[in-house]
Amino acid sequence: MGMKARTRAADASRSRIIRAARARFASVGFEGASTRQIAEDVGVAQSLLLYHFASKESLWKAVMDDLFVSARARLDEAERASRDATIPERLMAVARLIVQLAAEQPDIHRLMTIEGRSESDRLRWLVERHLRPIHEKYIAWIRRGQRARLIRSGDPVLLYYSILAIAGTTYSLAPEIKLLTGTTSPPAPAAVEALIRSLLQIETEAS
Amino acid sequence: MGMKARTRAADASRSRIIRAARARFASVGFEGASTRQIAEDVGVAQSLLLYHFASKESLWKAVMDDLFVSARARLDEAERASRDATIPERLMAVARLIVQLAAEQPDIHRLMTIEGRSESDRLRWLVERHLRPIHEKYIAWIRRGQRARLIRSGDPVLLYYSILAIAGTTYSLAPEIKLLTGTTSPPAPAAVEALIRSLLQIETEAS
DNA sequence: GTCTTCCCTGATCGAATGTTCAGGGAAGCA
DNA sequence: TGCTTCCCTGAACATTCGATCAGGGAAGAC
Repeated sequence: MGMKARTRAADASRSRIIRAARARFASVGFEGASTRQIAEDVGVAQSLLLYHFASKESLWKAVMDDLFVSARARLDEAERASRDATIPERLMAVARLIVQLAAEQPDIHRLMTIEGRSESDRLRWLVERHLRPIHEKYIAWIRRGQRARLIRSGDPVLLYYSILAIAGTTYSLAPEIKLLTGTTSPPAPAAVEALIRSLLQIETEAS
Repeated sequence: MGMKARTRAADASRSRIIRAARARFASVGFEGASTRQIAEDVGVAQSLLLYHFASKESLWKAVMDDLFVSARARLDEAERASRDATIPERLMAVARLIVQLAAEQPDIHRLMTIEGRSESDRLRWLVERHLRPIHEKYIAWIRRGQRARLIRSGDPVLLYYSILAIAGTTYSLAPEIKLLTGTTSPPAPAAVEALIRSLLQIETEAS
């Protein structure tokens, strides 16, 4: 238990730093976030960030790894749970989870849309390490659904990114929508899911 | 002509600075952009930015004003041109223009989604000065279309932001999509428009 | 011609940036 | 008990940040 007590304390620090860093990166971007702000949020010395992570960029990568490890686990689970359903319904199961993730942690979509807009080394890293394995799979699903004429036709990539856009924007722009409408509570995931169903022109099952 | 020659030179500098600033703000955000980078892009001294604009924040506001003045003019034009059409078709005319604007200047959507994610003074300024007049109008249009049962039911705000999300994300995440798929040319605006039509469940007119 | 106006530059300010480094200090092993 | 390991801190580094200020220098007014 002894050694574990030490490493456990270090791990706790690491994850608290990652959580604070995720929030900062998500709101002001990589360049705009400062390691001193993040350290202050956590309540530790700034030099501790560079003790646990070699550099600001390493910290950013750790944030992304942390994010996608849990996201992919839940995606895999959603896939397994819908193993016996039709392709469009499996896709909707995944879409439902994406909406749910976006609602729980709007930071995810914020981080992605911040990085995806300029062709940086960080974006290249992100695409190769995390995005490609996920995205290509579901784009293939859309293609299969289209061949079976169970999903609307059109560029599968466009359809896929539209799902991400609807799911994410709704929650990541919550501050803007709140200022605009005064609404404090964001839309229910079920409402967003229904929109995606319309978008893909997937018939609602009579169950 | 004399005095005009001077002011015209100054105006040219101003707009070149605004254009460069828009690109920087759009790619790395307000905090991440530096006035020195922007000045270097334009090829002028950094102090010139603060001569024309009182501060970095003033420059940002000038960028936003410049963006929305032209956008609103084109929106008004699209409204006038579709004056005699049904509400769903008028909405689609506006949506078509939004897609077109997003395709021509993906910076617009990038700037908006960068600012809309945290409740800052800049966001408050943006909402009151530019967003509210535009958005409230079209959200009211959606509501009218729903009452007439010509547009799918559901939270009008959610529907409106979904339109913006599909229109904008497609083009603002072009770098990411390019890295992922290798595709260099983004989707045609007509394809995006068709998606929005599916989303709103607006019947295609037989013409 | 002189004088004024105004677009623009270079130097400089204090503050903040990411990173490096030496050392403290408690926990675990001998 | 000593000794090592390792989480963590504070001070310092050069660089870059937004902002200020004095002045140059051409164009227009007179």
